[in-house]
Amino acid sequence: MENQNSRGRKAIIEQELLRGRDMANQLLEVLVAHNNKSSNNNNNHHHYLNRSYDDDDDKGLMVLLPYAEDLVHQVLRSFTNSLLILNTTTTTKSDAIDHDVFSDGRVVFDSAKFRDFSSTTSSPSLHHTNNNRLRKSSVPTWEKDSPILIEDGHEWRKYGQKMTMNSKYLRNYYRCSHKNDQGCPATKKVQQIQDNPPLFRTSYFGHHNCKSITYNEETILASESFSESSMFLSFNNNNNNNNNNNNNNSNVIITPSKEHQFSSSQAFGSKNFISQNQLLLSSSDYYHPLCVYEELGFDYSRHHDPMLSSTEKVQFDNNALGWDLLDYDGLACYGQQN
DNA sequence: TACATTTGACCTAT
DNA sequence: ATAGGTCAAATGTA
Repeated sequence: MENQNSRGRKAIIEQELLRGRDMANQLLEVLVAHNNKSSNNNNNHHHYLNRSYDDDDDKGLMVLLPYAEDLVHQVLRSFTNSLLILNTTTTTKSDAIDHDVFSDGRVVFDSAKFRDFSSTTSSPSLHHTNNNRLRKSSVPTWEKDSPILIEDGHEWRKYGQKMTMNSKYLRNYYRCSHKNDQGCPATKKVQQIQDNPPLFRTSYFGHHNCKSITYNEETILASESFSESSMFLSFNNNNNNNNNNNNNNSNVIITPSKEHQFSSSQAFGSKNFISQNQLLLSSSDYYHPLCVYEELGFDYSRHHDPMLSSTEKVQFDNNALGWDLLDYDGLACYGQQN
């Protein structure tokens, strides 16, 4: 039991730190993306509140600052939680071992899930009904809010959507694509929770026990020690993606899955993207490729009619922002105006 | 044709 | 009783 607690604690801390690293890399990406954008567009100065601004700088910052601030908070929370767990004395009971970190910062310890947490063969958040149907518990393994849908490196298959009582947005249900071939129990649900600025909440249930994550032609074997927050890279053979017409020097290309394409169209209308400049490779495995939106005048701040089917087109107004963060279902895309 | 998504029905926790 | 999670047949897409 001692050993199990130790492993569980290590796993929790690891997950927390990985999450923190994930957030730090997202923050870095946001800052680098903005920096690149600023350096590429320094001709559109205007005046606002008696100050001279660059259009893209100004509007881009207005969008990104709250996101960047949130990321900083999440990094800090990651450290705080890790320290909290480290400083939690292991008792004979397994209380305070497992925990959930919610988007509002609450840390909820849940001893009931501890055993499963270190297990690779079952999910702590799934159980069978008498009808042998799988049904997840109402408490997510973890969840996060983001103004864009963050790619989590796993392949997902959508299996349902619902309108819920307290939201005007559709809730989408996904299960791991490896549910059938590897029995992976992980699921997630994604729902937009606010508009202006848009905010999406992704709740993860259970843990992946699948081994492969595919980007492009490559299959990367995932270490079991990585949690949902882990990302894995695919290094292609320098063949640019068929959508990629940029002269970037990237060596990392990501092809969105059907789910990604769908989610993009669902959240923002059926549009085509081209990827650009894919990557920030640090010592970490984390990334979010940058994309350039093919069409002009896309307004990120608009949202689709929640009642529209995902395949229906959504009309967007001419954009209010100089450049836009778009969703490529988790691949952070930056809409660019020519 | 194979595989992914859509969507209404079904099931169950509350 | 009902809100929400899942199933599975129908449909879409490459």
